[in-house]
Amino acid sequence: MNVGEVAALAGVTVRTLHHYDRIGLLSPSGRTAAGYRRYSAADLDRLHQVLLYRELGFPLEEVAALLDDPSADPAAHLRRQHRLLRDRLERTRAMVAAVEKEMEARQMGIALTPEERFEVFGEHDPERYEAEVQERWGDTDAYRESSRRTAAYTKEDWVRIKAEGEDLNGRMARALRDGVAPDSAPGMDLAEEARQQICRWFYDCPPEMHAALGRMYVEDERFTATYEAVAPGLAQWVSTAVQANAARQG
Amino acid sequence: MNVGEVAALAGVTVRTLHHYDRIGLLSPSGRTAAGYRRYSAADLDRLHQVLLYRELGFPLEEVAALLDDPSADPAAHLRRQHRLLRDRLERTRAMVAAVEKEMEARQMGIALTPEERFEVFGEHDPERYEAEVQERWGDTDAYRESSRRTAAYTKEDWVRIKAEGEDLNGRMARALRDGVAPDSAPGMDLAEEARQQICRWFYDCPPEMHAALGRMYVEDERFTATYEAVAPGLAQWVSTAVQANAARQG
DNA sequence: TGCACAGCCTGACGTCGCGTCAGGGTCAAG
DNA sequence: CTTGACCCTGACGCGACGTCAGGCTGTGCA
Repeated sequence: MNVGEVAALAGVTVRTLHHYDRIGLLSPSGRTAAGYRRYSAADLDRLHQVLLYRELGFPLEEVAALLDDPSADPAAHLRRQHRLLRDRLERTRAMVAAVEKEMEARQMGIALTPEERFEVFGEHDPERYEAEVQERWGDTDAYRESSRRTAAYTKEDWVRIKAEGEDLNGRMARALRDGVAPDSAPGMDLAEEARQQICRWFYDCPPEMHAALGRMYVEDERFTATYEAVAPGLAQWVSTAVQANAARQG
Repeated sequence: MNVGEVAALAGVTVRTLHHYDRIGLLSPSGRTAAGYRRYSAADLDRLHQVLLYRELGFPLEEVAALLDDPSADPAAHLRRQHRLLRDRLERTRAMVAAVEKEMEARQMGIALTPEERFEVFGEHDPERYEAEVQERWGDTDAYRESSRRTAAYTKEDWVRIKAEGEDLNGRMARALRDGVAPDSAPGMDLAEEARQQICRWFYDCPPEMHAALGRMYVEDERFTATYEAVAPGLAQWVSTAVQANAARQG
């Protein structure tokens, strides 16, 4: 196929294809005697991948790196794209909810606090986050199971999940404040509750996997930040509780 | 608030706020004696709108035009944003589905045709669409009246409106399922009920305007999608019923 | 057989939305 | 009264193309 045809098919401009050729992201596999670019089926394949990653916000240079990585097979790309798209779905849902919330508030004459209104913009670390998590968890059974199950959840489900999680976090924060030791029985019970929430909503999470997660709560700054935002010291407390609970059960 | 605080709150950089100031998109309402930018609550409001529109892919210049349009009240912006976000949600869902389709095909060893694979990129004309709808309905008396009335509704009102609408939709879906012809008396009665709901809650909707709306139910894919989600074929059924009812009354 | 006209080529410059210094003033805490 | 965090205004850079300019190619049809 010629550039024009490919461009029409893929919904991009000829200039874009020229650009991708020049930067080495997608060079057509052949040229005619007159120098016309000729795209093969494999080239279209690659273009498809490029456009998906581009849509997801990856810079082109990174797209090239991803696609040229010989250790990543096509299926891995599809999985990654699937996950990223689902994240985006969720984020968009959150924004829809935020706008609805604001419409209601406005109708009732209430003003939202600035924090409420901007919270949806808070963080979205679009790709760095992803790449890491993917590398660590993308190929586990747990991850696949989680993807499968969460794909079917409705908005109400997510609201419930979030509420349950926040409830538990609140009770943990209270325990921490009240001086409950994380490796005491009540502390471990809370950890066990957390594990069962994961099992119920996401994937089968045996105690030793939960212990690994627990370590991550203090090693990974993003998880740490999440818990510290609820209450200072909570990340360490939860991490200890989760590991103690795993030890108790193991 | 100072730039840094605003930036942290909204999840943007200070440089971005400088930029928005320079291009006149968002100039803080005040400065300190030393020249520090000071942002008011109203400025935050505007920033919020800016970020939403930006997220939706509008060029900044257009965002400025939208927000500076004196004939567009805040509620109108929220409605527009809500609709755009829902469009995006649907588009993302379509992409997720496309990726899943490809994963399945791959697992079964089937290759998809290039057309199938690129169809999701076909068109998405993010803003042109909008401009059209706005031009068609944004300046009518009906639209203004509706804006005026709905602005005063409480949350309870909205709950009732939604319930009433869903009740009617349900009865229409049942009629369709039971083989009731849309242009029969019972079909037209349901259409008439729909018209009166509009009159009661939103704006005076005479039969011929309702007929125009009815045509839109099948011409405008967004309306179509709404009705088809209730029951397949319902969009066409309602459209016919509404127009038959208008003819009966005219 | 010639030619009009759509389609392709390669530079090269422009644009948008910021990122990233450079060079310098401001302000609260110790 | 100094230190360090925060603010200011240029000014240049960059990614991902858009948009000409100037010229070659390929084909339908008169």
